[in-house]
Amino acid sequence: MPEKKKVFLNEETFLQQYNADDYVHPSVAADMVIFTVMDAPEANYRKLPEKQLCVLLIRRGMYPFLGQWALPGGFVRPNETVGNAARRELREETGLDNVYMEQLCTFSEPDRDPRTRVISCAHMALVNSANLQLAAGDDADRAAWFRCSSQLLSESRETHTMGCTITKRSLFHLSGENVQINCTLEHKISHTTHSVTDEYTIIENTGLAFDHARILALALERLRSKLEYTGIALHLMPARFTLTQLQQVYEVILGRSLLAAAFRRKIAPLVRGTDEYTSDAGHRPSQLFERNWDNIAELI
Amino acid sequence: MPEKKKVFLNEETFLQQYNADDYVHPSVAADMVIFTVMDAPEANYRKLPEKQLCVLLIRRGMYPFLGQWALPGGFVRPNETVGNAARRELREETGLDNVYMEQLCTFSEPDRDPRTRVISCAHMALVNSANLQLAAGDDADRAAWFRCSSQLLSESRETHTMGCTITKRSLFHLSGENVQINCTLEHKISHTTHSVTDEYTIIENTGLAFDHARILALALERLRSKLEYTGIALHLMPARFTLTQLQQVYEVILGRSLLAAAFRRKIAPLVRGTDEYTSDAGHRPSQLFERNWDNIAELI
DNA sequence: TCAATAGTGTCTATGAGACAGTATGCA
DNA sequence: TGCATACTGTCTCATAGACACTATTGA
Repeated sequence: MPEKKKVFLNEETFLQQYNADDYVHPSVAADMVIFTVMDAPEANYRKLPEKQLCVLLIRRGMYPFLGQWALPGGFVRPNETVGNAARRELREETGLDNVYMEQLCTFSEPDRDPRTRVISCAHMALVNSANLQLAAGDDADRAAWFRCSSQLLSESRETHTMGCTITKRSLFHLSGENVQINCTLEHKISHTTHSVTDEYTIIENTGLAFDHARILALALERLRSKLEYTGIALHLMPARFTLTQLQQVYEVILGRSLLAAAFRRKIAPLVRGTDEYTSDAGHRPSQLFERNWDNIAELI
Repeated sequence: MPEKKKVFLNEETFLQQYNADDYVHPSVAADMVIFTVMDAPEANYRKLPEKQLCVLLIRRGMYPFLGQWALPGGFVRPNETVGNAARRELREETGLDNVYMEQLCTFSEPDRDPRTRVISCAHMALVNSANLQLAAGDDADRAAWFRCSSQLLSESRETHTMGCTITKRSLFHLSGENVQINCTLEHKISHTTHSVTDEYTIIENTGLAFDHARILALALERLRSKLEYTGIALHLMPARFTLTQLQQVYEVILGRSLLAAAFRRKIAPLVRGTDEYTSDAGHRPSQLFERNWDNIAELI
């Protein structure tokens, strides 16, 4: 097999003379979708507190998108991976380390940031609300948990010659202390004989900076689909919990109610009963369970 | 909510004065794992040709890793997304456009490229071998299809206090015209009460450049898992195919044989029968099917 | 006592795995 | 004729959905 260009240098010399600036370099950032599930305050002493899925947002103190809300994120430093950068952001905002985190997707539309070209690698983290306290850092007064819900607005399907296009429109509602944010996204999946496209478009957006509505939509979709076939939800639970609490977490994320009997059967291998029970609840006490990591690890 | 730093400029002025070079910029590349399934030449006129899963590799003509084999890839240009860059590479190497492609993962270990810092966003593409012909471009004489197979060498599980670690070791074998490449990878999933790690380590590598063995391992894993719950395999098929051919594609990717009856039931909604049949086969003719995109799109 | 939740038993529908059995073209 | 593949019928088993039913606390 012939070489096209003759190589004159040895490897050491080549690497010394290599000039990275021959190429254009975008900025690279890591963004974090940090989810937790919190209890809503409940009036009736007998009723269980309602669960709410929450996402951490930071109010922007600079242009662009000044005053709008954004996902926590920042630029990747020379000696860290994008994952390290994401974990650093998480630690800075929540004081938490060692939580479940996974890479979602890399967003690279050339104009996604009006300042300059920024390629962002989005991550999702799940934290347990029990030991949650926003860090007293620089950004602390700008960070807030937003209650997060979504709703399918419409779904249409169009069959054309040798292909099919499915369009789904969803409304994402984020509710903070004094702020309400609504984003409508359109998700279009188009199949033809020789190509597949899968694109999200932001139709309406009342206050989420950059393309963060899209990132959030993707994170929520990933979280939902992983609920079904992994034990990912257990990362949102405290060390000990009741099966009803766990079921509530599933329900609030999936946006639909589940049947207790089937739910218990399904998650049985992922938990281990303890000899502790709840009390003072105004109704029958409930057994407390803990995670059974042995079987959760199986399902990553 | 108070602003920490007072903002002196308006947005327009801010954007004009913004200097992207305040931050360190890594290079960003897109790498492609291009899979296809080809027929092995078969001696016996009666037997069906065996299917082989193949991946496209490029022989490196430059340092580093001179002479070794690498995934097709290249740097992302100023006005394209990482997906655009990946598609451009695909077109340059195979002449193909409009094929199934998805983003896999972004690799960003600071030392993954000895030249300089390169963050790479890995993609996977599936092409149908029917209209395959390597492009006569610059790199054409260095591009080759490698038969790809993998084998689980060992799997161990260690339960420790409040956690569990699963370690899997797999051997990847790549077989080209005159080259054999073996890579042994270790995949370690570790769960503890407050963290999950999921890391691949290259244990042995006889000829794949950079961390491309890891990327390939991830791509193969993704392809396998998507076979189970999507119609992704249909992108590897020509316009018309028999159900046995489709089953062979599943079998060669999953690395195990399937029962025909169950397989046909499972994929029935994804295909549509035609009135064409194979002939001259030395055995009973087989009905030809085509894709039913309506139901495939459902399962993205 | 009763509101509210905790927890179980079981019927049914569905889908995958297993395997036997029938169908068919061509050297 | 028989090899090799094509294709179907049906039994079994595992699992999810549905729902009825019993159990238990504390104001």
